[in-house]
Amino acid sequence: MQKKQESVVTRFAPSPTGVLHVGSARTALFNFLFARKHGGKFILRMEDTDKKRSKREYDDDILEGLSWLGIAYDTLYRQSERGNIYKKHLEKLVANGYAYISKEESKEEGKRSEVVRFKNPNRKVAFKDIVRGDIEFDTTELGNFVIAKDMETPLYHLAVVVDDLDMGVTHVIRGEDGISNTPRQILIQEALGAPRPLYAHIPLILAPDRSKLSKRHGAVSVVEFREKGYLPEALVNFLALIGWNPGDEREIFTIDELIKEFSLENVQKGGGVFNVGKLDWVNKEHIKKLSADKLKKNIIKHLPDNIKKLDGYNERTMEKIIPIIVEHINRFGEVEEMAERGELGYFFERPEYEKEKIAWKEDSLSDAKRHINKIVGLLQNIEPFTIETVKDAIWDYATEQGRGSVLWPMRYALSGRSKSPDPFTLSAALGKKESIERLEAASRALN
RNA sequence: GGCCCCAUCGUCUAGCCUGGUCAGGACGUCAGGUUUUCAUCCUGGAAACCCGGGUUCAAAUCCCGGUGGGGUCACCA
Repeated sequence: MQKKQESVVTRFAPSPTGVLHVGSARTALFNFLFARKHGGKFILRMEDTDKKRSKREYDDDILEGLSWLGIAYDTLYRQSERGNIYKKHLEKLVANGYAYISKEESKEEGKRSEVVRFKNPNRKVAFKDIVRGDIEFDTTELGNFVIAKDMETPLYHLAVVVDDLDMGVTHVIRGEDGISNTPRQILIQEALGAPRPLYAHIPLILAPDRSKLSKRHGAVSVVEFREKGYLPEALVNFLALIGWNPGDEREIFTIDELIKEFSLENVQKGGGVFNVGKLDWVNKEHIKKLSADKLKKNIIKHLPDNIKKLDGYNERTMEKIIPIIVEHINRFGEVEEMAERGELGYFFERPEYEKEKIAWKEDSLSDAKRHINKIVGLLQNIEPFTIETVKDAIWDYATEQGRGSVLWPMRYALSGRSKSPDPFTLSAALGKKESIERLEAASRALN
């Protein structure tokens, strides 16, 4: 057992000015994983000090996205509700000469004519980043930066430092884009006499062209991935693998396994491209682990209404075609696409035939009819009626007559499609009665 | 542009710290095989150390420079 350490406190601090982006979700995930791994606390802090841009709907979207992903926080704060504490610290900074009220023209329209600026000591600030090592900035170029619009209205840097201090945050794990904010925040910390948290700046998630991932590259919000039929555990798994690896060759993890394996030491420095193809694969691996019941629920959720309204639609057949569907999809949204391509409807309604297509290659229609009639006879007494028993009943005859000559007409008669699952799987899904009726119908069509 | 960060197959990455394994895995891709078709599955292949110096018997690994990419420069967060 490792020795007991100081309790860890991490936080995810999004501003509710947009929907939950996958990049932000990954930052949240790393904070969550690290806190859980060390038995610490994970805080969610809505940075909504910008009253104009913050929206309740985005606040909701973020909460919903995190919840769906299984990233649970211990405490939720909203900066908009913490005005007093910022004011207290602001007054202290001004009283101690670390900040001053500056009379100047407002950049906004309106009356206000003062702003609170931090008195920059103009020196070098160095800090050790857990993933990047030593980093040094000269703060001179920052000038006397603004930390509050007025004594009642704190700005980002002040609010962050005050909150991290007040909430006892020990590790600041954030995107690489936050790295240049660090020196300013360290300056404020020192003026406040606050302890410096440990920093870990994680690499950014990039679009395929290596630019910043944004809407124009397709889906970027967590909720969109839910709608496309990705599994939350798969998205989490995939996101964890961008910029982090377990140190060995495993790639598929549950969130609990990630908690067990996670380490900031195995975090990458370079940015990583969001590769949808790999996400699809990860998702499929997680689909394979699902129980029959969950598989069914997810498929039905994405099954178009026009399929559900078919006269022949029933749950029993639905359950039988689950393995067929699973074999063809990477995410559940593809169930809709399968239906659109006509790959599902024929399970629930009699297919239409193109007579000429019933016969295999050079075979004549009468050959096809003969085989179909023979198959009907072979199916009559099968009990139980499963993929294996149907195959056993047909296989010898098919081998003797030429598999294509027998199996193609059988499959086509059952599905009415030149591409479909094999005839044994089809028969078992359709059931004996329906299978025989379809074969007989095809036989009649050949008259 | 200033400052900061980064750099291994097309992509995600192992290896780098503690120089010396045909630079390993996965996704994708290509070729075979299984198969009546699609899908699945199996086997195999192609595919990378950004460039240039230096240190060293030996450099993907250490050092310097270059190039390239990214981030950041608000009374946004």
